[in-house]
Amino acid sequence: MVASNPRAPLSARATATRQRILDAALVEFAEKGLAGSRVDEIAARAGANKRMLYAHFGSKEELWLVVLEGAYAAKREEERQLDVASLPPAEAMTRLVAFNLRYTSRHPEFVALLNQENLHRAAYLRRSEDVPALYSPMLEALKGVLERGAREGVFRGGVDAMQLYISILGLGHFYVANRHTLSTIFHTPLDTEAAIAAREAHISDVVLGFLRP
Amino acid sequence: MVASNPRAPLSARATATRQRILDAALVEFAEKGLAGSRVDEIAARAGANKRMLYAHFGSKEELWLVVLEGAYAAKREEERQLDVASLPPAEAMTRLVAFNLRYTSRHPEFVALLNQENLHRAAYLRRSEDVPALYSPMLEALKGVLERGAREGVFRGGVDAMQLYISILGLGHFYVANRHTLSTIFHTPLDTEAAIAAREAHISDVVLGFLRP
DNA sequence: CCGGTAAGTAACCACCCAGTTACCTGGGGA
DNA sequence: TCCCCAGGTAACTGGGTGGTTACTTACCGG
Repeated sequence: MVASNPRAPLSARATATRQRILDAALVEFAEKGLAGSRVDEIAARAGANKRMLYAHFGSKEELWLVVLEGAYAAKREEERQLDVASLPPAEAMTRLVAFNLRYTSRHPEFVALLNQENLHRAAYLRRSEDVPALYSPMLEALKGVLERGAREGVFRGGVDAMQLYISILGLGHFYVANRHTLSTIFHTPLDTEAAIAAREAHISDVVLGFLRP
Repeated sequence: MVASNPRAPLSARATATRQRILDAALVEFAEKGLAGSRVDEIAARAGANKRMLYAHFGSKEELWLVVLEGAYAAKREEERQLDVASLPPAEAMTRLVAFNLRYTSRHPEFVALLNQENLHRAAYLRRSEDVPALYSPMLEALKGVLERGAREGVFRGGVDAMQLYISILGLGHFYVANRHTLSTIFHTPLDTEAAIAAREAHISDVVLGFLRP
């Protein structure tokens, strides 16, 4: 975590202005992407000014990286709350799947940020100093549930956890990321609660249906 | 289709320069997004010049829309080739699923374009005059296969075709769209042929496993 | 040979925008 | 009191950046 050590350079301190700039940048970046965002606009939204933005972050691109790392950290944090080890495997799996879709649809900014970063071929993320910290606790939880389910005979065995993890992410992420083009094509709103609940039910069906022994 | 009527305005004619500009724009837009792309760069890549670009397309944003429509059309065109009605349901389904992943991974520009357009909340697509043409023939094929499979007793019934269609798209699209961040996090290359084949096998497993009666 | 038109060249305009700088303010600690 | 420093204001710089225009070239059909 960022220390508030008064001897640390401003760029590493946790101050109110810094946080407001981060919040504003998250919104702006998610809406318009890195190239489409304007530094002046971010500063204005934050009720701050460019001078402080540059004092804290040094450049637009550094700010992007910090925002991106923060978005990952926020998701990891919520994932860590997910206590799934004590539930029966099928229920645990449903919870993992549902959590993922719900988090994703509650945080379309995260989706937008990820998409953008992939457009950049993860150039900024690769530069991050704590890439290992990006590794999700949810993948570990998933592995545990898969093993337990197979042992108890309620899931099929031999499932590749990483592939399934990517699938669970993708089933939710794609829906949220592409809701605008999809709903244009299908002439159906996709971000109502009813639509999201239907999607949740479907994704659960797919994953649990697949895992049947 | 675009006519080559010599009385039509330049902006609606199919000329060599126009096509080269479109090709160049596809590459540039996919690499850098709409805001990140430079009109001068597109013209240069096309071996053309800004003057002709503006004569044909009027603005950067109009060019974006034409490129996007073209990308959809190209995918629809290949989907139309997919003859799946004569195959047994399970095989037909495998083919639909595999086609989707393979097309997606052969055309990451399409993925990049879609992601960008969703960042813009489909603002350009909505303005398109032939949105209905975006509707995929693959969805119809999928419906047919689902019904046939259920009738023959090899698939479960009551499957929502649109949800499954979105899932099939998503299982491939997410993998391709996010391959850079995913491979950074997992320290594993994801765009080798072996990795793609593994993904294909997994997606097939998931979909067919889910569809078991 | 002539008129029409696709295509090219290069300069130009009016902003835009990341990043910098000089100077100011207000509060808290020694 | 005085210094330190987070934060603020506003102007400026320099390299873009979308879009336009005047002028030229080359080809093709009548």
